[in-house]
Amino acid sequence: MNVRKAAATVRVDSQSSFPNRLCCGTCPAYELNLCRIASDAQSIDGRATPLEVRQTFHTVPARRIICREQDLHDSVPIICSGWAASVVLLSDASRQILSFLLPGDIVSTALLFEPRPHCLVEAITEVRYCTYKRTELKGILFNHPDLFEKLSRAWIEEKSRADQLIVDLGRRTADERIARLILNLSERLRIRGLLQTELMEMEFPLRQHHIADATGLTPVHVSKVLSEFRRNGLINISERSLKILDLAGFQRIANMR
Amino acid sequence: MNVRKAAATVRVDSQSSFPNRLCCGTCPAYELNLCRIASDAQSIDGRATPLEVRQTFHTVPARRIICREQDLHDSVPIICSGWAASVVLLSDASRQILSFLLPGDIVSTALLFEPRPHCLVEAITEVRYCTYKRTELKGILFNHPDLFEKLSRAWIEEKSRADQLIVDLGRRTADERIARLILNLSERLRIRGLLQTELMEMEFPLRQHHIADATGLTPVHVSKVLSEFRRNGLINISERSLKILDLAGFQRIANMR
DNA sequence: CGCTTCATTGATCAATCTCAACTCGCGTGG
DNA sequence: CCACGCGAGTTGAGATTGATCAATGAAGCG
Repeated sequence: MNVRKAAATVRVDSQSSFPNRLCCGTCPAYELNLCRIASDAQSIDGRATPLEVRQTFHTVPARRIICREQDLHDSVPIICSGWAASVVLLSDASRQILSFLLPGDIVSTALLFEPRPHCLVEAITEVRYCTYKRTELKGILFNHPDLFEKLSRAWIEEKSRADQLIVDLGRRTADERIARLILNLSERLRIRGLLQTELMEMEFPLRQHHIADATGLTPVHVSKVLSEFRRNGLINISERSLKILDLAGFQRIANMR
Repeated sequence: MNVRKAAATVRVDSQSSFPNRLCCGTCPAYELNLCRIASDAQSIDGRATPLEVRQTFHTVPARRIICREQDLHDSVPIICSGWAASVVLLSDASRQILSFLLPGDIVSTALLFEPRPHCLVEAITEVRYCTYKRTELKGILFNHPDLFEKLSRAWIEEKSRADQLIVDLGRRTADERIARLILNLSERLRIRGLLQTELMEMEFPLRQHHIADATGLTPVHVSKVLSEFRRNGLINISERSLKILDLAGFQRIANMR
């Protein structure tokens, strides 16, 4: 694992590994990007001294595990670039993906309060991420209620995505689940500036088995549904890239019920 | 709706509507019961003046809605007695229950930060609950880091139950889902002192359609699975009461995989 | 070149749903 | 007191969705 340590004042934006496009929306990246934490903090207490926050940057190749469920972590990772997944393994080797992590996402807000992640986090593409010492990050959040407010929004979004997935898995068909997954991802990417909105086209590194693990289906069935979507001119996947050809039609499938 | 207002100092235990048995475990009731908040708070700052916290008590009959998803709420409800459910309605009138709420549960930790619940909360039995002004409750939590720590544990538990449900709905059979639901409920009741541990017997007000809505199945299929459980001598349900007859066997079904 | 991973497709199977009929207990109103 | 309707649960038959199994091909890679 490639690790660079940097005990940087968070003011130094050039040390931040977030691409600029991440600093422009309402995504968790923006909310908790430590560059922001520094400047916000200053606007609160009016002092000029920048906060010292240790950041550590990591790069892992695709398929590598970022954190294990049984390990203890004294740091909180935030994805800088690439895609990852939180996944639960069952004893018969079947898997359930709880969520996909995109650039800017906190791996899990729970890690701010508890050293043990309750699921595995695995890189899908090559992933760069940045970790902060839990104690330091917590300290900052605690001293700055409005930052804390932002964290709580990230928390609420995390929970509400989980609730949404419960509904999808409990009450929707394979077609609906897959269409909704794709639309949710495209929306999250759009907010991050990672969707070509005119073309409705995005980088799409997921394998069909990832989609299967996320939607509670088998890879075989995912293949059949995607073929059907393609045949009906709804989407097009090629070269690790996905384009939504008929947005209205696709939404109709996703929102059914 | 029956409403009693009480601007009480939280020291006055007799005004608390929590039955004593709730104040003895590791359940959220204990963690956030405002009697505890008062005494803990004092042990922190060493002052003798009790905190003023407004509590409002409510009683609603079975089937009544406690809060609607579209409404705004400036208060945070905690269940005092009875069972409730958070449920999501779909446009074809099918329903998904996200979680059952038992005595002592905060209806949703998200309500501490956001006035809009993102799901419906519905009483299953007659429910007594108690609401606190969000701003007051937040203020207290913020000034007392160790109380805040307790809240964060309630958060983490809420999220981890949601994640567990995702895995159940995504990767487990009807038998497993139902068995796990019952075992989870029995464990939560045990912690609250609401399970007769020798007999493995508990009050069980759920209708089969509640079980269906929580497990993503149809009431018809739930009936068949429960009949099968009964036929195999695993459990017994009668008179709104459930007894686990063969705990080991039942756990074997639930933990499969 | 040969291995592995990924995706596709068809045939068959199994879990669960849908529909329908029926029972039981309960409350209500005549 | 009885008839009635209603909600809850049971049971069976048949339909449907998605899983399983198996064969095949294409792409990537040492």
